[in-house]
Amino acid sequence: MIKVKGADAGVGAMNRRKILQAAEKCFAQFGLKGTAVQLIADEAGLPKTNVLYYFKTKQELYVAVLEETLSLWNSHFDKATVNDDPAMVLAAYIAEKMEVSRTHPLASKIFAMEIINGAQNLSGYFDEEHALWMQGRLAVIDAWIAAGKLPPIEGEYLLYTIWASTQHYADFSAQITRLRGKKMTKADFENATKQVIKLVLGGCGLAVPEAFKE
Amino acid sequence: MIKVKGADAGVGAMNRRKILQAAEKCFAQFGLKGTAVQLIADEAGLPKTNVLYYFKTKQELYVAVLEETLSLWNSHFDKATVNDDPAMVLAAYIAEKMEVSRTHPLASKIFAMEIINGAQNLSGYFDEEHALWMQGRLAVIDAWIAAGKLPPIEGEYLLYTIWASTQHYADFSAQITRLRGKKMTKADFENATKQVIKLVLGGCGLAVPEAFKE
DNA sequence: GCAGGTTTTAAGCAATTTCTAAGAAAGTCT
DNA sequence: AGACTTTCTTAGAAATTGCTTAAAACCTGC
Repeated sequence: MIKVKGADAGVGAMNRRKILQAAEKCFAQFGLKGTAVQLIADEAGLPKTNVLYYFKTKQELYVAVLEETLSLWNSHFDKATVNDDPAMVLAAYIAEKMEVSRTHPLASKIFAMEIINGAQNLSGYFDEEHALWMQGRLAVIDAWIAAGKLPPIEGEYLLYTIWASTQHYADFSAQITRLRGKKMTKADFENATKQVIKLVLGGCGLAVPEAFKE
Repeated sequence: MIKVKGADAGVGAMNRRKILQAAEKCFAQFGLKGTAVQLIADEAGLPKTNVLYYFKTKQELYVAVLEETLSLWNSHFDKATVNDDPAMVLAAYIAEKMEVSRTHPLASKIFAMEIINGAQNLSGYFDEEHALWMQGRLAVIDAWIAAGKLPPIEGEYLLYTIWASTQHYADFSAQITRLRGKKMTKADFENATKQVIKLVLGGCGLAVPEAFKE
């Protein structure tokens, strides 16, 4: 049997995953420059040189982590069309993004830091993939408005608001936890999700679908 | 005449300010660990040892920068009471925060990174000052609701949404700029402010005051 | 069991970086 | 002018860190 590089079984693949997971944790807490390869190695329970065997440079490992996070952002919203109901689509999109914040807070933090620091490692993503996605989604929103399914609104700022208010629960969890005195539970997240949906849909002049009501 | 330390005139004070400004820029882009003192010195146009003369350690300089940013977050909302009009107060609060995002994006970024990284240097701030502030503001919101001036809503999540959607324009400016293809102008910010106000107040079931309408 | 590779490890180089030591220069007050 | 403080500079110690080298250990198919 021929050994396939990058397969998800075998020693190599398992170590790769262990390293990526450890790196995610470290990068989220200390940033790219602030994270020593040794730290990632300790976190992964491997010698430093072994980490560098799988990822030649720290930068390469960082980009690998970053790319993994980008894949998290696929959503049902990607495929929505004029024929869909904006209230349902937007509510579901918000719920999806809240769920990512709850289940993958580290990935969200790394992405946030990368952007705050100027997004040098995401130029390709922004200029191609993401910009096109945005164009398509804005077109759908405008089509909804033209069809009278959605009161007039600027889609651009609507999307920014959705991103901001959902990612906030991952990125700023330290602040939220400190203010509440305790971590947000899954139930808290469900409640927060309903509140965000209510705020955003209400702001758009849309009624909240039954499935997302409190 | 006795020389007063920390006065805002004289060589020392001027250099302190130059250093703080340079440090703000560097920390926002590279983070605490990612910023070398030498870099700050270059940015400030001073020798490295001179920077360390004014701030004994990099950490001390970082905390000084951080504390400066905290002072930016005073707001008229701090003093609002039940007797005020929630729509006016909240709209003004959003507008204020948007203005901070426009005029002090670097400070916002540093604060954001600090929280993403676990807010180790803000424990005092959160546990005392900020938690009390939050308690007071939530009480006002609840009082508005009790007085029938504001439809029932969870103040906590409302505040999170306001923070998130306003700070987003500072913290994620790199993403926004890339998606738009150009930087947001002052006029763009005014427009964005109106949109955020419309979304949030609409979500609360409040009418947008004339002064903040588009 | 051995020849091919893959994976693991120890040792360490070269560059960077924080911070100190110590004194020179400049300014300030009496 | 002379004493004193503040500011600036030079030189370098001590620690950290990314990455390399090179060899050992481990597979795996035959």
